[in-house]
Amino acid sequence: MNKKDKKVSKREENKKNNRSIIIKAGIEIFLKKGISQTTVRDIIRNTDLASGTFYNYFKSKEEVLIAALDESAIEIGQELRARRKKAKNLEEFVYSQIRPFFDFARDHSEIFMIMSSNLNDVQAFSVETPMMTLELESLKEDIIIGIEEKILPDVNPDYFCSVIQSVAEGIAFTLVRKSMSTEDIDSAVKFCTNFIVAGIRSV
Amino acid sequence: MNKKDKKVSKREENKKNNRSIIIKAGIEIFLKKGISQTTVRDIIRNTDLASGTFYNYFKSKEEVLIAALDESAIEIGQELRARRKKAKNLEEFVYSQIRPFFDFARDHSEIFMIMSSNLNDVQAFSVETPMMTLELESLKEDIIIGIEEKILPDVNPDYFCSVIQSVAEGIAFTLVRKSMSTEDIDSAVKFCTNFIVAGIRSV
Amino acid sequence: MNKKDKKVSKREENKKNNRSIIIKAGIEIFLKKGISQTTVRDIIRNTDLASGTFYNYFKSKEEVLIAALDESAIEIGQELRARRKKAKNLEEFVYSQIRPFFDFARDHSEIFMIMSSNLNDVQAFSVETPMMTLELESLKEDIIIGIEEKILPDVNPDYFCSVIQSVAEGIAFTLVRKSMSTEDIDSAVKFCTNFIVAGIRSV
Amino acid sequence: MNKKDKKVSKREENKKNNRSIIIKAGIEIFLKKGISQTTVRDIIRNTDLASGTFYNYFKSKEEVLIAALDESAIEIGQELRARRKKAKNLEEFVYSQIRPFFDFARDHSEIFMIMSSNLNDVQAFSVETPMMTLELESLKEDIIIGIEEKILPDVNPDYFCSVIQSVAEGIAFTLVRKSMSTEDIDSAVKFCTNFIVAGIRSV
DNA sequence: GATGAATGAGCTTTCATTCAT
DNA sequence: CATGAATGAAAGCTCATTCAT
Repeated sequence: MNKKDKKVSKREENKKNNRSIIIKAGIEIFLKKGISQTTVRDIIRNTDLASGTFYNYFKSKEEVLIAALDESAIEIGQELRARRKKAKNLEEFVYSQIRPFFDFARDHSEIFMIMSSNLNDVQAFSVETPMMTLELESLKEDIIIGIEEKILPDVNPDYFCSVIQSVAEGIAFTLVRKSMSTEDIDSAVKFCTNFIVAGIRSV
Repeated sequence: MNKKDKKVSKREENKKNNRSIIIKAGIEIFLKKGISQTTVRDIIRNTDLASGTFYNYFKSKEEVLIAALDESAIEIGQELRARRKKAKNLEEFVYSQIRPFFDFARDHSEIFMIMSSNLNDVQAFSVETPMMTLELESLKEDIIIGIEEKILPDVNPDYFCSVIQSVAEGIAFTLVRKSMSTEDIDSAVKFCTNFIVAGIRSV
Repeated sequence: MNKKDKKVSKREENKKNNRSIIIKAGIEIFLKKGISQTTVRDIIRNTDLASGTFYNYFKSKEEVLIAALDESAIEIGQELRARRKKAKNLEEFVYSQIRPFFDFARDHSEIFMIMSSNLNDVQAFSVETPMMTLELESLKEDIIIGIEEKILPDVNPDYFCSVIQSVAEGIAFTLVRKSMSTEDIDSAVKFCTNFIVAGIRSV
Repeated sequence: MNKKDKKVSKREENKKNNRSIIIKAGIEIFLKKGISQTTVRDIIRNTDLASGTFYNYFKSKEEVLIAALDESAIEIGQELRARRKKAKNLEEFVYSQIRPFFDFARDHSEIFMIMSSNLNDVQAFSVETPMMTLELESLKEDIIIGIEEKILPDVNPDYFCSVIQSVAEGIAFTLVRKSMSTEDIDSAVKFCTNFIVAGIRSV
């Protein structure tokens, strides 16, 4: 490898790095201060870059957030939707949502915490952030269909939908905050599924 | 009564009310824009008062929010705590929390929506906002005691606590957003209590 | 006059002054740098005021310019229009335009220089800056009417209009740049009128 | 010729042309936005080139403008000067200026419009832009000489000079804006010459 | 206690320019 | 020579807060 190659790769590396550096710095600040109180300057201050450099990569902090989501969270919504279509009964339906959601929360805990703690802001600008928390309408539709097809019990769909979402979110949040182990996740999935299934059945 | 008298009395009235006027204006803006994106200017703009007047009553928008909470929500936390102490079994325990919480959400729907939609911000600055949503630790302690005293089933207290909080919050939010009637509230309390009790029992 | 009165008047005075101070500073910079290259910061730098103070009075540099015009130039367009309507022949028509235009250029030489040197920019934002230089269409219409009514000779109205405007502007500009005396103005008016009348007659 | 060759030759072509490409792009933007509001970025954005490339050819947008003028307008000033030296009387003197000036305006209408619409900016930086509009001093000197030599009537040279310049500029501007035909140009030259000659004679 | 003009810190964003490749 | 990412100065503007009245 000669000198020129070295330099080229160094430059290229930098370019790719800077984008990641900004995203990483953004995630840190979003977590610390919340989305709406984070400024572009906060992000670049958390970096060695010059202020102008930010705008070589992003137009706004929102783009940073979207990029952070895109890098990790784009599929979870699709997965949740796909899985619940295949459910044959209440247990499967609930499990199909809880399992991947908790896995996501474990694997992308920072993103999960940001979204979970800033639902308001995320909803405000994000048309296409495909997270369970934001897909209540889609979930509700599938619940209505499930009820019609006798796969799910006949429970008020608004409540049905709300409890799945809030219980999953609440337990996941508790888990992540305590940075629990994989075993904890497994037991939490079990707890959560049992809880919701039994609760729904009883009403 | 001549013109001048009229003005004077009006002004005096204002003097008494300016605090309330600011709080009211603040609540409106907090609801509309979210806490962290509300500025002091926003609040005074939503008022006939001069900007300086704001600082005769409050040091910051946060103080306005605290005042808004204090005016209506100070007792709910105490009530929740008091009631659950008296519970003799799981049903009573859950009901003791759900009933007043839903009543509060109905009677102070604006405050409830603000807090519910801005949990992050509220937590950030408020050491002393006595709402259910923020009293997980206290609730958890009582759950642990309840378990020890065999009043409550032996369920992981973190999960126990989390589901009460998240289910109540989620259903209440759904209710308020749809501005449902008193009857709806009653049925929601019933749904919620049954759901949680059955869920907890099953695990 | 007691202490309080003194203070009040001082405050009021300041308030009025600051507006004028900004306008004055703006005119200076507009003259020096041209409109489009003047920044709001240039204007406040040319002042003892804080940057925020600017925005208590104006939204942009354009508003400063409009204010500068409004203070002195708002009537000149109307006057020119009114006077030419009364003209009974070519001499009167030309004189009716040249005389007030030159008076204006003398009495408001700074404004005149700014407008004259920044026609492009002025036209860009100003719907209602009623100066001769910007009222070609209105002037042309009156010329056409004048020709129809046999008051004016039958000359291409575009050219007719253009020569009045450009000769007046050119000579006025020359005058102002050399800051000539009142006598000079009188002789310039005479020169200008004779020149245009004779020129028009000959074609 | 394979793909690579093609690219190479294209690139070489570009190398030769990049200067012209930038100038052309600059003229477009100067026309559209005015000189002072044009940025280097605007110019390179109007190009396929990289921003750094700009600085291989020019130090600033002003240099682009000068180059644009140099490419087309360098001779007009010299021509005007040369021609008026040969004039034997007033008619010839005026005609010697009007004719080439109008031809120039027709043949280089973009340059003419830029200069005509941005006189202020052009004057600001350009010591050596050889256009009639900017050569008043030289013209005035020749007028003074002409008067001394009894070739021209004894009229105030400032006014003499000003009317030639402003009338020519005004009529040419009108012409170009309406993109008139060659015949129009001829008749405009005649109008202009007659007008000035008669006007001057009368005073 | 009410007023609102003044303040200057601090934000977003664009820009001219450099320089490693 | 061409490239375009990096830079930091500087623009427009808003804000919380003060303070003379």
